[in-house]
Amino acid sequence: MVETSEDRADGLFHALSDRTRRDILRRVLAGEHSVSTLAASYDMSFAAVQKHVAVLEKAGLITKRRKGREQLTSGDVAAVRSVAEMLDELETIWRGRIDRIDALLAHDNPPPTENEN
Amino acid sequence: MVETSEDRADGLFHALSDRTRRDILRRVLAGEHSVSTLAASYDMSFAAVQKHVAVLEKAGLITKRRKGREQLTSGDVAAVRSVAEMLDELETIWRGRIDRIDALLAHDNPPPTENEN
DNA sequence: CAAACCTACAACTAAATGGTTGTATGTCAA
DNA sequence: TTGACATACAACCATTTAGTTGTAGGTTTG
Repeated sequence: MVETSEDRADGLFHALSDRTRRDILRRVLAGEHSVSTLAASYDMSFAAVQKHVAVLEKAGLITKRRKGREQLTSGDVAAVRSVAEMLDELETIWRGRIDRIDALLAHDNPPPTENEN
Repeated sequence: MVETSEDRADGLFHALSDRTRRDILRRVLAGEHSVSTLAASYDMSFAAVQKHVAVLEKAGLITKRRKGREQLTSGDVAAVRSVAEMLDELETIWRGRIDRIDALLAHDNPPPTENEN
């Protein structure tokens, strides 16, 4: 099972698409928290929070380390940055389009519509 | 129905969590495309692609303008940037944590573990 | 006008998601 | 050692999602 970059992107964006998970991520980026501590903050069962933590971990957005009976979770800022890079790529694509439009406008002859083939 | 900023984030990240939608977004950031043109690129029904376009539009990542019988779709880079800003916020939270740790390390007395209350 | 084309949307299905409760296992503390 | 705590996971349920086919309306073109 090779995990492609698209697979990784699926997991990352999906993990971020739930507000509870985004909130958990904020907390564990600010500092380590046990799963219980996190669970206490939300109006849902411990198991539900634990599943959210698992989704974040599988996506690579958080890591866990054992400390006695607790599992301390910590946000991984590198993963957050990798998502930001994907968005940068999108912006780069867009900039290419603008450059192409500018090039056309700079020219003398009547600019064709950008989609003509 | 007030749409909160969390609602918006849900929609944005969810829209980005599907690889077909990310691919559509790349294309329409590079230039306008009709829904049909887009649909021709994927191995799924027109209706499926049309639904993906609808999800992207609802999230605010793309806009449509009518041109005759076609609906030309275009990527909205501002929405992409707004997602990047959310990630920046996360990184800012993380940086605060690092600063706090540094402050502790700079001090003389034995630094307590960061989670002690 | 008629036929072809582009889009939208309804209705349906299978699979994934987000929640629940219950159970099992490991660790700490009295 | 016993009991309480922390975690993991299975089984289940309701809802959402991503796909399908089919239908219908607006636009262009012959």
